[in-house]
Amino acid sequence: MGRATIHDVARVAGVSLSTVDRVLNGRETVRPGTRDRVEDAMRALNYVRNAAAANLARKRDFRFLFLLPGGQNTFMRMLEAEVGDYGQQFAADSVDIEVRTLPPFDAEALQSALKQIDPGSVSGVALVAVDTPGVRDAVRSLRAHGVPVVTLVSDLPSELREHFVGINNIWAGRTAASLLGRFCGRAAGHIAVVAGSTVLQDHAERYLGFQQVLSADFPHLVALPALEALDDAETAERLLSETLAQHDDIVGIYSLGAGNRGVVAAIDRLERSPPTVLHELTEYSRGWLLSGKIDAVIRQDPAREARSAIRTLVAMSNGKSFHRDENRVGIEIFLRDNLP
Amino acid sequence: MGRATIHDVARVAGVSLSTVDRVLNGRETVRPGTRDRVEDAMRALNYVRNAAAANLARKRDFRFLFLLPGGQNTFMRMLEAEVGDYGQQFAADSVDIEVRTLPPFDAEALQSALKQIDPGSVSGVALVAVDTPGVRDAVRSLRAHGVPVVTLVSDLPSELREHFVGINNIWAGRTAASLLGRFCGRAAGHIAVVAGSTVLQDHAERYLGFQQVLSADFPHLVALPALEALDDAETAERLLSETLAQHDDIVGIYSLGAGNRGVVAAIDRLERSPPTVLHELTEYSRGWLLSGKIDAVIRQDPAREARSAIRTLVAMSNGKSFHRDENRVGIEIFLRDNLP
DNA sequence: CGAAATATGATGTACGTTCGTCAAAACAGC
DNA sequence: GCTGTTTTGACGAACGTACATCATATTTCG
Repeated sequence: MGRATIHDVARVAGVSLSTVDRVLNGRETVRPGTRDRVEDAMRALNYVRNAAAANLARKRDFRFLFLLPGGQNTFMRMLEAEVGDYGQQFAADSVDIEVRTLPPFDAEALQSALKQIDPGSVSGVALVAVDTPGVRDAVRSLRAHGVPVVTLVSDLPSELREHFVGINNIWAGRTAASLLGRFCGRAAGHIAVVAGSTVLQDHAERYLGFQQVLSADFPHLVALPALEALDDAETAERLLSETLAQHDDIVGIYSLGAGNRGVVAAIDRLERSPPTVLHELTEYSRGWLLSGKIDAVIRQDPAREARSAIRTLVAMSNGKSFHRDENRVGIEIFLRDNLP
Repeated sequence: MGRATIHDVARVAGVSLSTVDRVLNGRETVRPGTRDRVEDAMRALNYVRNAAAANLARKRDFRFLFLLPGGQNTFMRMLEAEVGDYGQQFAADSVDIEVRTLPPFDAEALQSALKQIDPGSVSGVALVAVDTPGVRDAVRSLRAHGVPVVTLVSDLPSELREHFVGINNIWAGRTAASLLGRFCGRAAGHIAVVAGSTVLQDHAERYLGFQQVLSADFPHLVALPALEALDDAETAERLLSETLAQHDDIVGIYSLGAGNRGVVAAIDRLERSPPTVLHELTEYSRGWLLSGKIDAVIRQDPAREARSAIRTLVAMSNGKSFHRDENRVGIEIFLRDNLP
């Protein structure tokens, strides 16, 4: 009582194996009448192609290249680890994944890495995009050579890439504001915002979403201009400390980038720390949640993103559709009590 | 440049294909020296067994049985749908899933359904457990016959089942309290709690966790005794309305069970509605979040639970290890802004 | 009607693994 | 060194699909 095979389909449709194969893979012209008979048989038998056998016979070999920012950014390191991990698992499906790390925030490096890619030897590329004309151009050229490109975490204009794997950062910013706004209560004042760099689309979008909600729903709270800490802890600490010193009415802190060790260091020097929301769940932020130094963490799950990116690339290389829902990455909220 | 195959391993190890096979599948006795040579070769070549080919050759056919409570419970219906959905996807891997719904909370029905299972024709069972001696016994007997058993949503003592797929409800309750406590601000008063039935283990646990956090971190907030609404909307509306009329200092509402349409109906009649937290994301709760009638939803993702249960069963049937992390189900928090 | 064009069938090999059978080799004990 | 046991090798058939080649059947059109 196993599943139906193409043999069964052929038998039921009253045609040969070859014809079923032709219909199934759109190989040569098949007369409409014959095609219908085959398709009817497939429906009647509830035929599903055995993907395992198909890939085995195809002897497909995929090589995907992941371009990730290097440096200390914990999230990116987790993402790198997850991609490697998942690569192992997908190895069974003859998928080979190479991860290359590049200097962070370095558009030139990204651009030249993209240009060095030989379109013939790579079946797909995933990158954390830095949106500059040079990078756009390199991506365009890759795609022109038939290499699918997926953006990870930080996006490019949608016409440039096949797919984006990551969260909607405007909504992430909105979520942060909804949380922080409620956590702050009725007290009026300023919110200090620490960002990485405005060159990154995702950081700009988070700030935008944050302000949207703040001005609409919590007009007594005003976000200060984002501090550009370049994902560096020391810079973040310095800038935030300065700001905290300058303003005596800061009632909340939102850090939308990395370098959070600096943010917490600055908070630690305060007598009473205001409600604080950060991004990304690391061993540090987990500890800060548990110790009550911060109140909430917003994250995108690196494991999901890795999986989603690889699956998307595989699906695209197979010319198949893929479940959007399953591959969607959500905006997760963590408090002390729902840590994974 | 493809991946190494058993042929490569055999060549490098200087043994025959058969011997590699014997080592790989622990078939017959292989002398330790030979086994080592083979294992060294596998390591050297970074050999990974082609699971697709293996399953193809094995002609494995898995049949998993899911026993879920029937009835109106939206969450269970979503879970049922997801299991079916995922079953389709796994069909490619020759996994066949049958879902059987039983009268909800009916230990007798569950027990007899379990006893009717023919261990020979089923490779694994997942069930939403009702913990009674009869059910325990039926589960024990199934496992004794070599059928892996996974509990779903509601657990059994851990020595009885192979694995539990679901959330920790104490922590779910704690999460609710952490959110609601912060949302309520400094105002002192009571929190109204609506439950399904205190006889249900998971509801009791949520209430427990809720109170833990409330008394520890928000002592100015006091949870009223849980209203037993029996997951019925009308009952919930009546009980909650009564309570709201009796107490003029209710500053927050926590509904930890089903029947939330009634809860919201009661809130709707108030002039100013207090912060409200519910469980499970449905089309309704989603609407209430967007319209601002409620403030947060806590959920366990039915899609993840379905996937996780199936994956766990597949992995166990293959005698393979599985990624605990990947299969873990988290306690998710949704606000208006991070809805999926 | 017959030739050319088109559609279909028949057949075989391959993918990487499993599993069975049988023969050959290596080893043990005496 | 012979026998008996254990270990290994050689081979082949399957699993369900892909793909190529060649032969034959069917249609189309002048």
